[in-house]
Amino acid sequence: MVALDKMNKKKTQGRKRVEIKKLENGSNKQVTFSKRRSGLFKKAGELSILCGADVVVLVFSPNGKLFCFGHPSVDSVLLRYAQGTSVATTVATAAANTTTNSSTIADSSPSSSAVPSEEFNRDFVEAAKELEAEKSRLMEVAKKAKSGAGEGGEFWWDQGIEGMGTKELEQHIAALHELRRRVDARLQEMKIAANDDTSSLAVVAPPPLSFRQSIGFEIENKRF
Amino acid sequence: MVALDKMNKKKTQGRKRVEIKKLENGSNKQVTFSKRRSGLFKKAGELSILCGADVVVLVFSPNGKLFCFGHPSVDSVLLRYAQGTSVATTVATAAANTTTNSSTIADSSPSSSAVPSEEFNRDFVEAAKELEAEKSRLMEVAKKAKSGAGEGGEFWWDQGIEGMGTKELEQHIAALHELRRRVDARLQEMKIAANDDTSSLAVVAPPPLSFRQSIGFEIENKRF
DNA sequence: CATACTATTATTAGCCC
DNA sequence: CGGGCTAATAATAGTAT
Repeated sequence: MVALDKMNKKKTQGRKRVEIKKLENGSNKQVTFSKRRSGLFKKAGELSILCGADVVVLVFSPNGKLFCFGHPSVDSVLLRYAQGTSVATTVATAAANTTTNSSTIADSSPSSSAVPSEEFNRDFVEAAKELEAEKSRLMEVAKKAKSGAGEGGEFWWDQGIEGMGTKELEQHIAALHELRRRVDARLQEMKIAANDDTSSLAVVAPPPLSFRQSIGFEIENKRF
Repeated sequence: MVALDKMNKKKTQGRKRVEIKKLENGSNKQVTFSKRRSGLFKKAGELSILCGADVVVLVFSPNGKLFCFGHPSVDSVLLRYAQGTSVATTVATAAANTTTNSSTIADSSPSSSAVPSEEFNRDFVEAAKELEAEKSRLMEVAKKAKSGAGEGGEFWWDQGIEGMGTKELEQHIAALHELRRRVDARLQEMKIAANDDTSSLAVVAPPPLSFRQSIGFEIENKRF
């Protein structure tokens, strides 16, 4: 007991309970973000491996830096989400300064889709046909631009990959991803505007999508 | 010590260490999935609240059911991702039966975009204009279908929300999301086909996007 | 598929490199 | 930022409802 009495101080106080509320201290916040983000990714990876689940986690740091995790890959899961392959969906959104809550907003019947009326179906078919037509149009435009060859006249993404080194390949792939992302954004803008101006009233009144914000991006200092 | 001796059995053995490898047992896998998924969502929520980070987590259960978490919302973060608002990106993908690994694939220069050549810019402008035109076309189609009013003649999503109850509102919102998701899928198909048929060679040869797969979806037993 | 109950293991807050 | 360290808190495997 003597030795203990003399050297009674622990090296550290150890972990302390922390309330789940916005951290103000910049330094501490950064450290916490780093540790918890890596913890979150680890958990996501374990879940995907243990249960064979497809998982994607996207995190934007307070500084705007993006961190991604995906199994089998970020894009594949995002695509699956976009396709609405789900049987039913459960959504949870964190309420700031509040304990995380979850709420189920869909039923559980197989291939259920919360489509209210039948007429939606017919209308959608029309829209689909129009889009089909536009597909051809797009192809033509692309072909024309390609053949026209005004000055350089070839799409960079059409170039072969034979001569590329590993590093170049990586950049090429990254570029393809970037392109896809931007085209997606553009298409999304189209869709929003169309879906929007068509209906003169507030379809998205309650807490719908926060999609009203202007969508745009820039390439080489030019804005779209 | 007597009482303890007689009733020496603990209620449960408590937690046991578990290897991170694919679970085979269906029943146990299901329970583990449920518990860990909720744990993952809780962690995600804590991270977003503590650090003010934007987070989205999408999980497809082995049975194909989708679970989502998002702060401030799933769509807003996904949109931010689509816009490529990031300054730099870190990606991690889980390798089955392996410890989670992370690898950085992008540089750190602000607003960096791996766009290889200049010509891309001009070509993209053309495409953008065409898409702009299609936007108007879409609006017309929608308007025509709406005014035609063949039988019911109004888009369900145009209906007011005044008379709706809470539950109806929820379904309405879910339906809007569903619609958006399907239109997105359709637009994506357009984009892929165009980007695809234009180039006769394997642009996406190495490990590009797993986007080649046929994209389609069904509504009320009809396939698109 | 979600919860309740414990004995254990895993994560991590606070500090220092 | 990312890595240790340590003590204390949080998550969860196994089981049952």
